[in-house]
Amino acid sequence: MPATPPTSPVSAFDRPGPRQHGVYDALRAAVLSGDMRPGEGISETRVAARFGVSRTPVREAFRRLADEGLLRIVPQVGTFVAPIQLSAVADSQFIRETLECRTVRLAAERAGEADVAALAGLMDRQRAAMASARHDDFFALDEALHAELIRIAGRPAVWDLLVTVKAQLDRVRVLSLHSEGWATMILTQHERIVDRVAARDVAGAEDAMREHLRTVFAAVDDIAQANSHFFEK
Amino acid sequence: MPATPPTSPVSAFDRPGPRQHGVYDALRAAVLSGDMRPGEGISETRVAARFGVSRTPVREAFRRLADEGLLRIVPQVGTFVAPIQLSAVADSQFIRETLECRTVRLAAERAGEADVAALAGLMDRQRAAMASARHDDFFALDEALHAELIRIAGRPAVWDLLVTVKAQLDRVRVLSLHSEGWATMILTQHERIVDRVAARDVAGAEDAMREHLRTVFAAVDDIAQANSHFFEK
DNA sequence: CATGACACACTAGTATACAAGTGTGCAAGA
DNA sequence: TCTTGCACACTTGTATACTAGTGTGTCATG
Repeated sequence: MPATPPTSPVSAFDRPGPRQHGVYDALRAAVLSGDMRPGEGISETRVAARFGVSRTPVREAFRRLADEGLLRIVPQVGTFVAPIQLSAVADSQFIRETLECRTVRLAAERAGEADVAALAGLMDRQRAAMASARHDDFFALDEALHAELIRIAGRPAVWDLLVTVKAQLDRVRVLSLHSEGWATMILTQHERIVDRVAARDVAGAEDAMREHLRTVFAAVDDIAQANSHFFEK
Repeated sequence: MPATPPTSPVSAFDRPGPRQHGVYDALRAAVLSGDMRPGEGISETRVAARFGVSRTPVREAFRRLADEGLLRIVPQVGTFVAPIQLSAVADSQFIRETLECRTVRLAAERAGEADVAALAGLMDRQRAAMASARHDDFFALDEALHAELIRIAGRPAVWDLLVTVKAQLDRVRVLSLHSEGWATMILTQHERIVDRVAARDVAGAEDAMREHLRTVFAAVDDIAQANSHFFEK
């Protein structure tokens, strides 16, 4: 169980403001967004100079990112943005699907009035974000919905784990072209999930969640074909 | 997805042997075995002197262990062996049960003749270990059986993840008194799991696994009562 | 022109030095 | 005796210096 999720709410209260966190967050975002491409080499020295800090905090950020499978450190040679391994993406999908399908069942069992209202609020905001084409907001609200469902299930630690596990999936997602129809489909699937949870339909909620997650995953092979130079194996 | 499995098989002397790995392995074993007790303070300087290395590799080991929830680093104050949090133990149990119940279903679906033979071999060795009261061997074979089932399911990465997630559970287990009857019960449950997998009984295998995992977990509250000073919350 | 040897720049791993902050214990005063 | 305040030792965080090893580009040679 990772004690420090990549985005830790508690870390803001940490005594000073550890410089390493800023470096870690920036590099992680750069890798996940594709700003830094798979295979690209980075060096502790250059990153340190760029952030105006010494090698030490950069090094700690590198190690954490390597542990998450986002960087590959080759001793005495260099550090590189890890290629996207299809096997790792499939493993991420498997773990996410397994955990979220179970937690959404629990959410359907446990959801109270306030929980259903919170879900409805998130859906309203999603519709608004899509209507005004704020894709970043829509993405953030997508994450928030999944996190909220897991919170309702009473297992917030599962989301903390998934944030790390999902990283490999997220790397693929940013490569996909977000067509208008795609966002509409995601929204519809979210609506169905929330609808089944609100109806306390345990089996229906699980089915809706599985279909949703698999739809997203189904595009992986196509994306890998179109971006084969970023992938390995 | 952790790229580096927490317990490297024989990382003692491979190549110029990164010193941090040795420190990490030793400290992790000390925390999980209870040699270092929850709440106990350790310092980078002392550990560095003890291992004959500088603070740098020790510091990296500390950070990884803190990420796993085994150490708690308080800036400018000190580093302490993390107390055992019942909530974290319950989360570990939940995640393990969710993932292993699904993988054992897959194992029952996919197991071939060679796989069944491998499982039978592990069971023979477990019976032998119990007969001669080699508890350490029995423990290692317990781990090996679960890992093998996940391998048969075709998801070895899931085991890599569970090795980390399980840590909080393992800390509790070493506190329990291993009575003779207990080992027998574990063995019987293992036999039932393997039997159901060999029979390709998907639902039966899942039931057997769930019962097995919950039996182990059922003792947690009693253990927490008897060792309340090691626990938090 | 092709090829091979070698110097060099660059990498991460490790050691050490310095900075900022915390808790404790002792001493001084009431 | 009790309280208060301060000095000090010790902690982790950060910066810098040094080590060992690798890849590459260049220059000399056939």
